[in-house]
Amino acid sequence: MTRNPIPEIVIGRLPVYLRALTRLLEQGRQVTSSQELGERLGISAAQIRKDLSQFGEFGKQGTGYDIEFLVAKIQEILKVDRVWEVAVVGAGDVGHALVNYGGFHDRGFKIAQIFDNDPDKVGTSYKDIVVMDIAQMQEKIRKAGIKIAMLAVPASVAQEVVDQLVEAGVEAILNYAPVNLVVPPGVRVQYIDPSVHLQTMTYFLD
Amino acid sequence: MTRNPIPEIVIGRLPVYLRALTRLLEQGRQVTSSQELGERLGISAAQIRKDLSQFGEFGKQGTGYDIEFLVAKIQEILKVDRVWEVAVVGAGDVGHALVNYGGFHDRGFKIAQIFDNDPDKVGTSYKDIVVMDIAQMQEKIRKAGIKIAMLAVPASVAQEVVDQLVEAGVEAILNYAPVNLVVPPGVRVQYIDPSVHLQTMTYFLD
DNA sequence: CCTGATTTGTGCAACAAAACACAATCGTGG
DNA sequence: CCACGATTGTGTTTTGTTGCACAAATCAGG
Ligand SMILES: NC(=O)c1ccc[n+]([C@@H]2O[C@H](COP(=O)([O-])OP(=O)(O)OC[C@H]3O[C@@H](n4cnc5c(N)ncnc54)[C@H](O)[C@@H]3O)[C@@H](O)[C@H]2O)c1
Ligand SMILES: NC(=O)c1ccc[n+]([C@@H]2O[C@H](COP(=O)([O-])OP(=O)(O)OC[C@H]3O[C@@H](n4cnc5c(N)ncnc54)[C@H](O)[C@@H]3O)[C@@H](O)[C@H]2O)c1
Repeated sequence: MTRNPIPEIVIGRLPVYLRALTRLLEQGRQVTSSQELGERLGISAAQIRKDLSQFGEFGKQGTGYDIEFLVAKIQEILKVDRVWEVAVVGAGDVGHALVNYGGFHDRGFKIAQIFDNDPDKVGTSYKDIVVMDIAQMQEKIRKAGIKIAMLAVPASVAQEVVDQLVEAGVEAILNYAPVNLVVPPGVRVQYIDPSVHLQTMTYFLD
Repeated sequence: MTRNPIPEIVIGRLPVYLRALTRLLEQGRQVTSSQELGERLGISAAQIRKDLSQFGEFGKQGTGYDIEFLVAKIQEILKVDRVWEVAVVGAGDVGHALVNYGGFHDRGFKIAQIFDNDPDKVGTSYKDIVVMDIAQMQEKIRKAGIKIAMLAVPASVAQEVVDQLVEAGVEAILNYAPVNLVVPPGVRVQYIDPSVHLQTMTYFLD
């Protein structure tokens, strides 16, 4: 069975499954079913089964899924069965919160570098990582072979920083700045903008 | 033409259109077309037109859309033609970044209250907002009639805090904790989890 | 006032995703 | 070792979303 092009919407649900499964593991559970998982996530059991079946047969009829095994499989599919080094650009409030955040380690990521253009910030340490000058960014990222960046600079400079990141070989960008970015094909961008999320919900309020 | 149930996926794109249009306005532009907007956002022009047509006729054939007018219309549709008071729970790194963030004001939101359970934090000021004790949360939220909350507490206590928020009348929650929340019908939750976003992208890396 | 270049709004066709429903399989307990 | 309840994986149906293509409208220039 060769890998068909899997719909991106399916890929997007896998990390959510993974997060829920990890939580079940923490609660000491060993086995779960598509039904139980679906109830917790507000997703139909059939959908979960179909999503997983795109990648193989991971369950046992009559029993369900061995959680530890399924976690390992999804990690493998998502390529987070390794640790990716990540660069953070912008050592402001958001950059600080990200570097300080302990939740990346067991989910496949390690913040390896952080950059800023403010001379007052360059050289200071955030956790155990020293803030480096943006002028060195391309060289450092290229040298370390970093493919993933989180962008936490003001919106006004986001596009220019992105252009540099792409040139340095970055292929995945998580953008906190409230602007749409233009990137060449082959580079992926995801957006985190709390205002966008909130505005999606206000529509449904009275 | 009475309001039909508009697909949620359409609602979710409106804030993105709004953000791009606002940016065009800042750049001094007065008029745009579905084609231009689509190119900037990586969305087909037809889709943008169809999305907007769900709510009325906002454009002029041969000309395009008056940006200021369209912005006002979308703000109205999303109900962000007013300012919503928002409560933040958890005065840690994320809570701090949110309170400090200047980007909510012109997008329909104002952080009005912040709560924590750490006695060292209660009473201190973040920007011009005093951190209040979680014990007072329900009363304060109810009294202010707040309907929207941002949740920035550890995952382990997120569900219990959410239960309290819901009981206090909150109907929209933006959750930063990496857990799926269970809420009664009528309450909306959106999730921000950088690991989930990153894991969606690693699938496509080599 | 006519012509041509644009661009909207939308009916319809094509495509995609989700739900349904059930045979196949598994484990358990008698 | 058989029968039953549980649960998967999947072919089929249903539902939802996107793209296409064009009439209708608008504007500018001659
Ligand atoms: N704070 C939040 O909760 C929040 C929420 C949503 C979005 N955002 C967005 O995230 C981004 C960062 O927000 P923040 O609150 O951390 O802002 P901040 O001002 O605290 O930090 C921005 C940092 O970027 C640095 N910087 C500026 N120009 C740079 C450049 N050219 N190269 C490298 N570094 C540069 C600044 O020196 C500063 O340290 C902004 O785009 C903001 O709109 C923030
Ligand atoms: N920092 C990040 O970049 C980041 C990224 C993604 C997700 N998160 C998540 O966001 C949440 C907050 O992260 P953080 O970095 O700000 O953590 P943090 O530890 O800095 O802050 C958490 C705050 O919540 C408070 N708190 C704990 N229990 C509480 C309770 N029962 N009621 C009220 N307040 C309580 C703590 O006193 C603390 O001030 C966590 O769930 C974290 O996993 C953080």
